[in-house]
Amino acid sequence: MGFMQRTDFGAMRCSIARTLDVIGEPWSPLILRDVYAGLTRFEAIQQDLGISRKVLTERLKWLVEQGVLDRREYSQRPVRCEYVLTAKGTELCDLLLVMVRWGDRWTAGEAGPPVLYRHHACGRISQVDLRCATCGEPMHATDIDLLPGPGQRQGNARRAAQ
Amino acid sequence: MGFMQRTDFGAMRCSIARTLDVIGEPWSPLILRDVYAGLTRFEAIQQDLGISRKVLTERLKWLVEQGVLDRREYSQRPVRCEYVLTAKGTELCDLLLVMVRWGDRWTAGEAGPPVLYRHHACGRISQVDLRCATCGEPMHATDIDLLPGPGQRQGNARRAAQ
DNA sequence: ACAGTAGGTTCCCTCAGGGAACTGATATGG
DNA sequence: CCATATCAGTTCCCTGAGGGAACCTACTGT
Repeated sequence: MGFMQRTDFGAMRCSIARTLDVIGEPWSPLILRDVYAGLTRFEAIQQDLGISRKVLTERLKWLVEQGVLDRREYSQRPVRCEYVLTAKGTELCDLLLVMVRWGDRWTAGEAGPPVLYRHHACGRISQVDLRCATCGEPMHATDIDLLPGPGQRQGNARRAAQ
Repeated sequence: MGFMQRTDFGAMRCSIARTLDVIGEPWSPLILRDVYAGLTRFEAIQQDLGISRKVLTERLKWLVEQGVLDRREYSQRPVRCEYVLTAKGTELCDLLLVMVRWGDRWTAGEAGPPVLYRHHACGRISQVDLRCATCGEPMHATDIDLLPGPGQRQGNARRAAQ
């Protein structure tokens, strides 16, 4: 890939676009969720999501290529494999936690959140909160200024493939 | 929509899937980024992203329907409008910050991050950090247990449309 | 020998994205 | 007064990605 619906997000000079290039295609975040939740085998994921087998094959291959998942044979004779998170993939799960936070807040409605998260450190049901890695105070989109960084040349948001 | 490539993520009993239903389609996060960064008009976004005008029209309509963006006429005669973030949309930008964090770390390479973020509270260049909303300690995918919540019936990950 | 399971692959069909041209309302310049 | 420019879309055709079902290849268990 490196494509995602024809336009190559991976080539853009933007960390959001490049993250989307890895995980932004349809189904990919849900596959990551499943693997994180312990559904590590092809059949298990396919049945859980109801995803087309063809698309699941493509997504798994791409995620492995990108170093997000690791494909491990847990049995030769017969050959059987499972997919596990790499460090890169585990860190990507932070994204899922933030999606959960927003989804719980804005889309769960009356019924409440479908899944609860218990934090090991304190043992309480909780959610993630975004804080500044430097000062520890809350850090949201409205609390920051954007400045050009080193990995930037000509213009900002721009710069697609070729 | 409520569709995203045929399968209806919005109907799933999962906050990740429901968040994806709102913002998961190709281009949507980049449109959100542009609006957040101050590119609020159709022409500006279209030229910045190089997105098809047809698709941009569809995405903007959907994001407005979902209450993420607000469409405002900043001029009658001639009719001209701009798109601004609602509270719901502003909170979605948290997701972008986490994408930036991951993208900077894993995809920026030698060149370094294309954009830097200065936190108002401390004035330093920084990034977001995920912490437990209850105890304040770091909270990542490996630091939590998943439990069934109230908005859950029969099975977990499962439950697509119909 | 037969059924079952895991992990795919192949096929066809439909529908979404890309790209370019076109529209309609207004403003601006000569 | 006419030509050109701007903004915000809309319409068109073409390609290619997703859905769904059937098929395939190893093996295992009975």
